[in-house]
Amino acid sequence: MKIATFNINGVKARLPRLLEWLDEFQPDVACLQEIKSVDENFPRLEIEAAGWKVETHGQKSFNGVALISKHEIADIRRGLPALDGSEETEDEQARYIEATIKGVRIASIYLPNGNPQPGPKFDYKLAWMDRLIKQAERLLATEMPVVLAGDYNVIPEDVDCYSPSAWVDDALFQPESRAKLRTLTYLGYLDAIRQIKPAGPAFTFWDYQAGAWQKDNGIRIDHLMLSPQAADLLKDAQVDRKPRGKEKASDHTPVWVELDI
DNA sequence: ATGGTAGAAGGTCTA
Repeated sequence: MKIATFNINGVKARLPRLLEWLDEFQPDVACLQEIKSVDENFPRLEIEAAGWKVETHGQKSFNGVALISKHEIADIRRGLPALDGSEETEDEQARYIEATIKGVRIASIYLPNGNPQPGPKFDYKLAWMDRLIKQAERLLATEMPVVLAGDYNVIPEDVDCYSPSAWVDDALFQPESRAKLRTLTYLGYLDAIRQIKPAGPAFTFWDYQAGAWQKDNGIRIDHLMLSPQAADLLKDAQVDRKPRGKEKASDHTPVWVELDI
């Protein structure tokens, strides 16, 4: 079973690239971020016509996540619960969708960027991470295989960016952001790419500006975090750099895991 | 230090 995460940076602008990648890679599940579309305007019919099932959680202009699968998508949650597990503080920003596909609980996550920091956007990022951590704990208690996939907007280690000194003031690189990501690890979640490739760069994002792709000035911010039950099934995990090199590419490229299911 | 690019909009905002 192949599960991929792909920040597509606008589903309408990226539709030809998305359909092409789905057809070539044939994921069992694709977790999309930054669809930048309300649900009604998502190109659902075009994707369904290619044989896929689609579930979206969108908003106008910004953010937005989706799940695409060849299999049934069941028990869908849209949005993270509040810290206490209640639905009281429903997020006005569409950044989380979670569902069960072939017995695996899978979330597509678009974690807040948090820039500029310090400031209210950074505070929102950290508070959002606290809510994600609580939900990750709840999911562990189900003892299902869980895959938390998405654009975390966190650079885990210095090796995960081309130039640490260029990122020291950025929200993606702050010790607080990194510490909260490590909390998922302490809970028992496994960073799939680092399990398969313990050392060296594995960039997933290259800015459109300043020839970042051509110079390989990338960062690793798209992650698949596996619960112990999912980690036990891990066969492979890779960054697929090919889509980033195409015309009209997203600034992110897909990352995937293969589970023995 | 600044500005460089892209997407959704059809304003700027976000990244």
